[in-house]
Amino acid sequence: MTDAVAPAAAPRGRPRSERAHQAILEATNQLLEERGFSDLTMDEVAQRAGVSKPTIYRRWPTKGTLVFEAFSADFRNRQPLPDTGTLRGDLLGALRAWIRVVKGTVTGRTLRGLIAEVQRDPELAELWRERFLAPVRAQHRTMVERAVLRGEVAADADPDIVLDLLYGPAYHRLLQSHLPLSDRFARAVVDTVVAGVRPDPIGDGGSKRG
Amino acid sequence: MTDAVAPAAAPRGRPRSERAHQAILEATNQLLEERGFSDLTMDEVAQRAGVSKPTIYRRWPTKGTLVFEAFSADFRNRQPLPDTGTLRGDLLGALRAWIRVVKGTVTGRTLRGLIAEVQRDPELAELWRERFLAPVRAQHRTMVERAVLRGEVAADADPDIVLDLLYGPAYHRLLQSHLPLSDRFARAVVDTVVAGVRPDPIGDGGSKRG
DNA sequence: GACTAACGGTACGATACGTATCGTATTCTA
DNA sequence: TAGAATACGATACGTATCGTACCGTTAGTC
Repeated sequence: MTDAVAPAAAPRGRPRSERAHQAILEATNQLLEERGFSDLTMDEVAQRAGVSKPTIYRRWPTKGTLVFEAFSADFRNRQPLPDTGTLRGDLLGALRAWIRVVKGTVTGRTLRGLIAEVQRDPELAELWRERFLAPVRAQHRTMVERAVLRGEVAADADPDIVLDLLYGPAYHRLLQSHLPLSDRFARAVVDTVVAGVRPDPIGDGGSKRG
Repeated sequence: MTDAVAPAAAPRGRPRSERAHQAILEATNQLLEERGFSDLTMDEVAQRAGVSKPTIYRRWPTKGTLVFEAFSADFRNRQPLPDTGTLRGDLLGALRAWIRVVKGTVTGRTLRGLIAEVQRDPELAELWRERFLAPVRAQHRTMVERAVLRGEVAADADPDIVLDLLYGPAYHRLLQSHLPLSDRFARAVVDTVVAGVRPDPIGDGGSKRG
């Protein structure tokens, strides 16, 4: 910890090639489109990027971490933080944006592949939670907190539960493919959640959210 | 298709060994406990079962299908169909049973591994939907349909949405591990869903479930 | 100009799925 | 009882792919 904030002490030797770095990420994204996570091979990435395999592994320890980086920045940028003035509008906007990206681009397939990989690689799982889930959820939590301030959500409600109720069903359909990610689905989920988290209009003494 | 219903015409040659069949399934379950899906190898299953590898592949075409069969019957038997008289009671009972199995036994790990494999193997995915998801969901749908008859759920509500709202968050936490599958979680999810699907006490003209 | 680390190329080790081959064992049929 | 058909164990193999070791070369720094 003594030199943690050192001003990037002058690196010795030949520097990492930024060009190679970008070429690898670009080749990865290309191959993710063409083949998907599980059929993408590191040899092919190297060949496509005009780079040797060790050059990849100098930067990313596993295939999972490489694909994660190629995927995550782009995906996160496509997840907006709606501010429509109502909880329903915000949740619907967020869920629709998610569905649009997941269904309309190759991102959905990559997302499925990464979640699958996360089940087998504990280190990737940690990266996934800290560098993907946590920031995305922190952003989305804002929607709920704003709704609490507006009085649309009971003050004792747990924002994490609300987010799980919104995205849980969506990821469920993405991963299980039992039913489509239709707009009807999005509206029904949002409407039910919004109705479910509304504060009791009258104190009916019901034991809610215990 | 002409002999589809033939009365199991007397098979020629040496019959499949039922003993080997059971030994394979048992060895698979043992190794699933010891190592989990991704660290289980077919060579080890064969060795543990006292069986040669081709004997396994004569019965199951892939590792995924073998593990699926070893897992699914047992899991499904552990998923009850509560009938407590209220939607809240039924949903809470079902979700608690799911959490208990998934957290308390090795089943949760296997479930995660199988869902991961389903993302990579389309044939296993079909098996998964038809032989696992469909029957389990059909059973669970009963809970919602009974609640509709009791008037606890709006008649125009979609039972599949209700099930996704219940199990979606649960699978979400299982696969993403961002938050625990606590009993507090179960109660909050169920309470919110039950409140969300309740028929409007007064016709407030709100556009619900569109 | 010496030093250091990254570079491309390539070979390699490790692992594990799924298949091919072969001689043997078990069942049914003629 | 002979023969056909098929499963069996044993074993070797083919294939794929991850990730690493090595090597001579190159691009920067001191």
